[in-house]
Amino acid sequence: MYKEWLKVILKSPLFQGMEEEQLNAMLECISARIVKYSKDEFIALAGDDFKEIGLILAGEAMIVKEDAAGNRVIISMLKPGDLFGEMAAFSGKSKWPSSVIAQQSCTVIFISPRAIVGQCEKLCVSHQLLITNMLSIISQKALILNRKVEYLSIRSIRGKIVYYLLEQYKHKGKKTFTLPLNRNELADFLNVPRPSLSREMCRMRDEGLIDFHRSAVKINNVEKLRSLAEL
Amino acid sequence: MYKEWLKVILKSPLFQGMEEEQLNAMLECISARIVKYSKDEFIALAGDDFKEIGLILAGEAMIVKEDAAGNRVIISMLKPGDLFGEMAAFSGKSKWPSSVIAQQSCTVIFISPRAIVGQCEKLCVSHQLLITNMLSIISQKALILNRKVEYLSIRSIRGKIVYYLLEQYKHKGKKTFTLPLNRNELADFLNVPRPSLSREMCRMRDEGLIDFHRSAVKINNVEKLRSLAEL
DNA sequence: CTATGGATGTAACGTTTGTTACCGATCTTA
DNA sequence: TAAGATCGGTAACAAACGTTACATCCATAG
Repeated sequence: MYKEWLKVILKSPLFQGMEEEQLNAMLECISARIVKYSKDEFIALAGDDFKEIGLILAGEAMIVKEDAAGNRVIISMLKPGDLFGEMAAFSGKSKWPSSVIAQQSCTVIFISPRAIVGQCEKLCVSHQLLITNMLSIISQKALILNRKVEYLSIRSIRGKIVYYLLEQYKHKGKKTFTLPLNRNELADFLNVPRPSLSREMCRMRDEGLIDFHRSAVKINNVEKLRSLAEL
Repeated sequence: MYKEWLKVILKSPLFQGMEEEQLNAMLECISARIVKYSKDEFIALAGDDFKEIGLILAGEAMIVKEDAAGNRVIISMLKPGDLFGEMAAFSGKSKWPSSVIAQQSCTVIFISPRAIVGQCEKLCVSHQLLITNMLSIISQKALILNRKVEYLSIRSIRGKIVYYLLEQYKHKGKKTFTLPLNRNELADFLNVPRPSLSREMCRMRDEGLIDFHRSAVKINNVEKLRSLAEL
């Protein structure tokens, strides 16, 4: 039953590093459910009882949130190997916080959180791996969110740009470097309109703080930039 | 060595639910380090090698980040029972992402991440508890950050207010309720200046969307509010 | 009851930002 | 190389916002 999916499952971040045979044994041991969904079907419905973590085996799905205002907002897209529900699983939530909807016909395997933290005499090594993987996945999500919060908390556009450029400078170690994002992506990341971003960057260029051409940037005065970031 | 601290440790979210004796055995087994610091001493220095998770036993400390701009920003305060370094521990970071500084003389116990995920034949039950606690702590942090990102991503003040009020409405189930935050706190939470928040709330009152007096709020028209949140 | 201090509302002003529309530069593909 | 697509810069205007300073409300102690 699980055989045909083992390869996909092993590529997912949660099961990465496991032996094929152990995985198979484990799935049988916890009798993981494999379910097929057709396009537009609800894989999980926000508010329903939460029981198992899901892993996409085939097809595409999207995590959709009904926000406080009643709008349907796409949180993210899921591809084969992607997990969903892992945060709800361990934070003590008993209901799905968001809905998951199949975009195409979709195959999903459901795994009980207890299968990850639970006891299973024969599989101690695998368990340890699973637990480490799970902790790593959630920690990384938290760190990404943390970085996002840092950027979103800066109120001025200039402040965001300065912060971003200094981060890049710190990372690359040179005053001249290439931005990994184009203007549109950078504007999205900083959560500002692209023309406003362009305008502010040009002002900074006019003031002699930086030079740039497209994605190539040069910081003229690191100290001055730093003093701006204090605002 | 650990005896005098067991009570404190057991109250921390990580060790909550453990038996005193098991905890003691475990601490001895992993030979957890207890270290004392005097005021203003660095407990951890950003950039240094990361090895162990810390838990404050006595005193107060602060997590401080040297941001990209070189400023020292207080991320949060730590009291007895509080953990630090738990996100770095499992996300694969090998360096401290922030510094931790003692605010008063401080006692700290350091615990290796391997003590939590690692094997220890005699302590399987405790391990399972520790792991569940750890997953729960990190998941909850991630969820809190997630909520923060949702709010920070809303660009207009009105949008934030609407979102917040609808969330409260959904939570309380009544159109009339009391806000759990005062204006200052709400303004901080929404990351806007307090007068701007007040102004916008008053405009909404003038437009008949809501009524309020201090922390007592009444939503006059849920549908209209929802339609505003779509912007 | 009245004085005090903290919390909240209000007003005015200048600045920053969002919006839209358009232009030119650069890249891509036939 | 020409056509079209994509990307980035620019401008002008209105709207939203930050800032400051002050008035008003309310709780509480004296």
